[in-house]
Amino acid sequence: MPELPEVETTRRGIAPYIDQQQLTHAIIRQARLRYPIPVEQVNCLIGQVLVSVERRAKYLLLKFNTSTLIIHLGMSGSLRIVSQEAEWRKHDHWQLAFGSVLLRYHDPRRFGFLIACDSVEQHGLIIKLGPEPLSDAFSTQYLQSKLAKRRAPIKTSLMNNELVVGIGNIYACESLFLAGIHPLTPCHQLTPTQLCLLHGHIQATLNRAIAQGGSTLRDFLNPDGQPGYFAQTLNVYGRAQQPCHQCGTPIDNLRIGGRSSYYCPQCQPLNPGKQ
DNA sequence: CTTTACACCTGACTGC
DNA sequence: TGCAGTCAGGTGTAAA
Repeated sequence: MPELPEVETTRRGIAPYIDQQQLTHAIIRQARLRYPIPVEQVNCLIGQVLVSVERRAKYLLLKFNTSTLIIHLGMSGSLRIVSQEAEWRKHDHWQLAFGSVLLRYHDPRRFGFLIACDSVEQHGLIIKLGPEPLSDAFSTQYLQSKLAKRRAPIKTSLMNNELVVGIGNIYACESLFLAGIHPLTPCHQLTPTQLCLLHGHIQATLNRAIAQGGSTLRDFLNPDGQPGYFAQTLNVYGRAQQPCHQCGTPIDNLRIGGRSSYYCPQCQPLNPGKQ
């Protein structure tokens, strides 16, 4: 489920409730997520004040003085702020209490995780990550230099975290549609004009999605229990056989790198003009 | 080095 | 109504 906009929506939703608050209690009901929850290390943080709620790529970082909790939502994870009376639901796996404010994690598929580490920047999951797509480091020039020698399909590269982080299947498909680029186009064949367009549409798409509270497919709710509204804006994702909003051609569906990839065969031609 | 296949896990949906 | 098969927003690891 969650790509960068959903994680950022989550961060903004929970931060006002827990930032600068003291962690008072932790409950781990199911420690067996993608990685086992280090229960001891989590309990060690009880009594400490949460210093900041940050996001890096699709990871949420809860920073305390001595260590940081890294949270990943996997495919189906979500965080909510709940009250003391809230019943535990099926697939609610853990909860952090900040006084009477409870941060509760729900994840049917259990692909997410909660781990602790002393220096986040050095952590194996974080250290190899590429730039944030909404930062200055992610420029058209950066894209150009990184893609010039690659032969992999552009869509695969957009979803490669070492190149740029936070872009998952939905936003890769949507950005490529807006830029008029076929998802199978080999990276090195992209023209400077196409790269510039793509760069702009990646940022615009992510910004728009964040502004609308992320996408809601299936059961994504932001921490206040509200759905995201970006799904209503999707041009191609999940729209196989349906008419393209721009030209009416039925949207097609390909498998690229094991992921289904939606695109408009008319608006996103392969090898336009050949070269 | 790149590319693929698989692994983790549950639930929703399709077709017989 | 049931059952088997397929698919799903992620990503680290192993194999080819």
